[in-house]
Amino acid sequence: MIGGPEVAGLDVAAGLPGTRRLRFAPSPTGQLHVGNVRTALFSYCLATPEGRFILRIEDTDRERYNPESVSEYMEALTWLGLTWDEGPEVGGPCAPYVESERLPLYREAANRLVATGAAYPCFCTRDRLEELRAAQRASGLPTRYDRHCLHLTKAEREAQRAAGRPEVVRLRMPPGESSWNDLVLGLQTFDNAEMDDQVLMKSDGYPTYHLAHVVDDHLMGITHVVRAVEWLPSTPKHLVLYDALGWRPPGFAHVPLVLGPDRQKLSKRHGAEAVREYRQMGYLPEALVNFLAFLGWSPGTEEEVFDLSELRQRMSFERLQSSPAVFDQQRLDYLNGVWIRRLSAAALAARLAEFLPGVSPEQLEPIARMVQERIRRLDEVPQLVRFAFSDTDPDADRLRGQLGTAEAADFLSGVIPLVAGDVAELMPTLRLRVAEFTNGQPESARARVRQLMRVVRIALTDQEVSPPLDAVVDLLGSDRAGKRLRRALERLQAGG
RNA sequence: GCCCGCAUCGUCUAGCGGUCAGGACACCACCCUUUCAAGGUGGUAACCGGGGUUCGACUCCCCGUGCGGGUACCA
Repeated sequence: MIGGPEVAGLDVAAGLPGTRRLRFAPSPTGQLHVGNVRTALFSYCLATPEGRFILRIEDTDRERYNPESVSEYMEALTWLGLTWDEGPEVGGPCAPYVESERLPLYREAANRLVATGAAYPCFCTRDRLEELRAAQRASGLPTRYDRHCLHLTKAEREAQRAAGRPEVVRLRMPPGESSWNDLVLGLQTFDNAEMDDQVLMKSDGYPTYHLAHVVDDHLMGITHVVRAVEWLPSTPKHLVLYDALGWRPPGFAHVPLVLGPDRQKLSKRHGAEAVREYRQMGYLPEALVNFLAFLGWSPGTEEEVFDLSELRQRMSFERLQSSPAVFDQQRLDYLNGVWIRRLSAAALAARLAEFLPGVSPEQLEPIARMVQERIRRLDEVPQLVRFAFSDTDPDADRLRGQLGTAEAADFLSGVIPLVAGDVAELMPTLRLRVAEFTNGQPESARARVRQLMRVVRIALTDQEVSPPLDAVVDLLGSDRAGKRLRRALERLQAGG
């Protein structure tokens, strides 16, 4: 065990595996959002094949904590292929990887900070803080804590504690500037005077994000922090913490946000946002990964189809984009189609299983073959092959379409014997029959071919749109196909 | 209010002082075609505005504008 809390305490971080160590540290409050996934994906890829990708659960907000969401997150990440080298379930040298199980470490860090004067206890009530902010805002000042409790004497602190007043620990922002070279945005400089004295330990005994992630990133030997730009303004606080604790900060890469079509931060208002929903809509993890990777990254070449291992091979901080990206579902759809067509029929069949419950495995593969070229999402399939699993009985009007009833019946009667034969012969012979019915009408031949074929299609599937007819007959079997054609013929004859 | 970030076709992006500003999605047309797709060919479409710097700016600097983020005992 290296760096584990029981064994090592706060100052050991060396000797951990991996040339680079990056982490994804979600807060388990709901479902895994595609914006977060993009961040996780970048971290995973930027860890490179030689590095380590670590999953850490940031469950320090007990109000919003949702226990189910931890397994939800893990399931989603696994589905996407973003497997973690260290973290919950797999363990690792820095275990535990769940922050609520690491409380003594944060307490120790907080005590150390208070002891050196880098942080101080604060007993201000929420009401007082709110009034303070309202007043500051009213007079056009930045809203910051007024350090009311900074200079409390030891006796005054003890008096507050004796009175049972809730206590937090605040970081004392030192004067000066904080700057760092952001791996995405370049040189960043903030005036510390603009920063609030951030609460580090909450009155419920849990650390805030700020303390917990600095302590954990250090202890876990994180080399590069990849997070969304919304964290940019709090980076100076983190830098101050690293300095006060005598630790070397990691590199920071602030990645731009993922926006909805209206350029607002992507949310449920824009439709789906959870990975699970995309899965249910029939998106392949390969496509989602490929699509998300290009929201803020590009290889600099004209290649655009990448799998996860290629992305991990190719991604670099230098090529990360600094402007926000709009989530364009049409492009996702396109890429999903590309990935569907890249699958083998057997592989596609396996993916289809969850969309076609009750369909036997033997039937899945022919279905996969017939839909592969024509779908962009897996959830289109049930509709496309509905004809094979439910009875059809179109009436005469629907059957004949633009054709005369007698004509349609005549054509159909000649088709019936064809489906009893070899399916491979079906289309050539069908074309010959079509030719007999289009002689002498070269001008309208195209339209007539269309009409004639349509009669067969409707008879067989009762759908205007279906897979190719030979595939349809193949899936139906010649018995069922023949029955449907004969039934259709009866309808036409009765209707005429 | 205060602080900060960002800015190339509708969208994702290439570009890193001199390009006919390239590719992809979407869209349109045509071809292929039994429907729908897939595929092929072609087309429409962009450097937010104003100042500088420079022989020369999409590229560098400043201002404005727009969009976004932060401003919690949430992350």
